[in-house]
Amino acid sequence: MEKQTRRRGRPPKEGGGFSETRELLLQAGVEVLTEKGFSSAGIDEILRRVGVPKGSFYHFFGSKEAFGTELLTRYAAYFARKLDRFLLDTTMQPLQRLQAFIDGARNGMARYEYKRGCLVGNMGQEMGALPESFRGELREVFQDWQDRVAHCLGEAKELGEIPENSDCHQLAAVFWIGWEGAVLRTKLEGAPDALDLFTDFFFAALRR
Amino acid sequence: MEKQTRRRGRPPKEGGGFSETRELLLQAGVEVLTEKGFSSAGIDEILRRVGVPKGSFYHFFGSKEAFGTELLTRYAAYFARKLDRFLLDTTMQPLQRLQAFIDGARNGMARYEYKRGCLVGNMGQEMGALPESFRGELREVFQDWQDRVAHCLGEAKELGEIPENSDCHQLAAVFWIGWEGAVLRTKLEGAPDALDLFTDFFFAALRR
DNA sequence: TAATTATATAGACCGACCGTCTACTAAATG
DNA sequence: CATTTAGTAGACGGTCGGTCTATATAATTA
Repeated sequence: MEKQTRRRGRPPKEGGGFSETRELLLQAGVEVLTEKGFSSAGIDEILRRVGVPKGSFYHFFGSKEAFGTELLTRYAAYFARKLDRFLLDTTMQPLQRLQAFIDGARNGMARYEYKRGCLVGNMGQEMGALPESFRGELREVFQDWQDRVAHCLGEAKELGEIPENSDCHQLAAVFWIGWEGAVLRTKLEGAPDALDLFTDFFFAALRR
Repeated sequence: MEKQTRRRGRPPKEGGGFSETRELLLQAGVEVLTEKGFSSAGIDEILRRVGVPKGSFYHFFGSKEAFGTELLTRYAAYFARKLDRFLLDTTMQPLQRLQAFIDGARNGMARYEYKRGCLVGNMGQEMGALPESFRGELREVFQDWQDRVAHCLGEAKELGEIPENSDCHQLAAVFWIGWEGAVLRTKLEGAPDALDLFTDFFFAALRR
């Protein structure tokens, strides 16, 4: 697909410290890992996809584990930005914002025929086979995403969209618990029914 | 741990068609697979656990895939029986029965320090790396478990425990979607908070 | 501008492990 | 006692993650 006419030797210093190859590896990495998880994904497959030799991989990343860590960090940050883009959009009502984020994510899954899931969910389920170092980061990512949703639910409460006595942090936790379950089922079914079922249930329960 | 003084050659015909070794392999298999999933689990690890050589494994099972299929079938049946034991126990109210099943499953996870998850959930998330043959069976298992819960919710409706207009099948679907998400998080956290959070939310929403 | 250093590609190689397969052993069968 | 059946033992080839050396070219510096 890509050119394999990669030039050898030190590259010219175009722009800031930014490597084309490194970027391609990370991009292919997230594709493969969201589909198959960390353990099942092979470095070689990623390399073949972008036509890069092994030497380059281990030039840029110290190990598969380090590669995974960076992938996870970027993925988490990418979704944090995406969450903010929706959840802080004051042109909509708070619950509308959350629904808009969900719709976006749903479309994202559809775009890849429901083959790709959530990197964080995948790695979470894999913890039994993963370096223990991932556990802390995975938990932090969920906590971060959860806080952003909780904040949005807080605004919903202020505006009377949800009951006064709602515990926004608990609700946000439940959202992500169910969301990951729904992504799992969606991947299995190859259709977004689980996503819709869960979100409808969640919103109905939210509004009491 | 186990004796490795396995006798070679054809074994004496004790009891009915039932092999000790085969049973040990299946038992160890479910342990390893609920922890690490199918792809990450190695035959060798399972063999070492029970002190059985590779030849025996491939005597009893045609392939790793066939082994996985049998494991899945047994696991599904085991939980179907467990569900029935609780959900058909007419000495309790329907929703109480479901709660009792949940408590039992929660204790089951605690018994192994929340390291072992659900075989069906694990394999579902792994589909991207699994033989396509598993997909159908996994979906059927969820459907089966879902039907049993739906039936119980139907009785809850008849007895007025949940609103008249509840869609029991949808609710049962949501239950399993969220349940698998909660198991995932519980494994990650090493604590049952997610399990409790989700089930509390689910029951509260059920009762409207 | 010649020598040196920094950056990156290329891929052979090694040890570990996976799943398959053949050889072997011993009881059952007739 | 010859053959079949049931199960054990482990060698084998392939793949994977990770390392290592060789090579190429830009940047830097003397």
